[in-house]
Amino acid sequence: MNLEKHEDFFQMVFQVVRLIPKGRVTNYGSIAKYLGAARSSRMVGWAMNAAHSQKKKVPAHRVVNRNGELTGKHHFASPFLMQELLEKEGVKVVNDKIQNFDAVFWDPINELEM
DNA sequence: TGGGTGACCATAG
DNA sequence: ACTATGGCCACCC
Repeated sequence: MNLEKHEDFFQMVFQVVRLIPKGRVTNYGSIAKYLGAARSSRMVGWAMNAAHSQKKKVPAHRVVNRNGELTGKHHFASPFLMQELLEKEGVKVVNDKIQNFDAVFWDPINELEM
């Protein structure tokens, strides 16, 4: 079968992101690791770049980097949209960084059955 | 074939 | 807090 590998990967990433509870966040590396780490966390970010064009909405604002920084904010319709969406869910963001990151962090490896 | 880039990560200093 | 380095892997010249 000549399946488009990256499209499968995209869908897997999107599915995990959709499972992130409201008010919680995760990071790129954890998603990559949960999916088997065959592809690095860079590929997760690459997948997120295509998230906006999905028919089913993907809460991309709930995915940040390992430091809880909103490194992807410039890829949203507005650079402030990511922070606004997070704060609307009760996540505090100061200077592009999530506050109390440990408390809101959601790791698919721990929260989902494997 | 090879270099540059990227919504990343880990380690070192 | 910062930079530098190596790994990662797909994409685009």
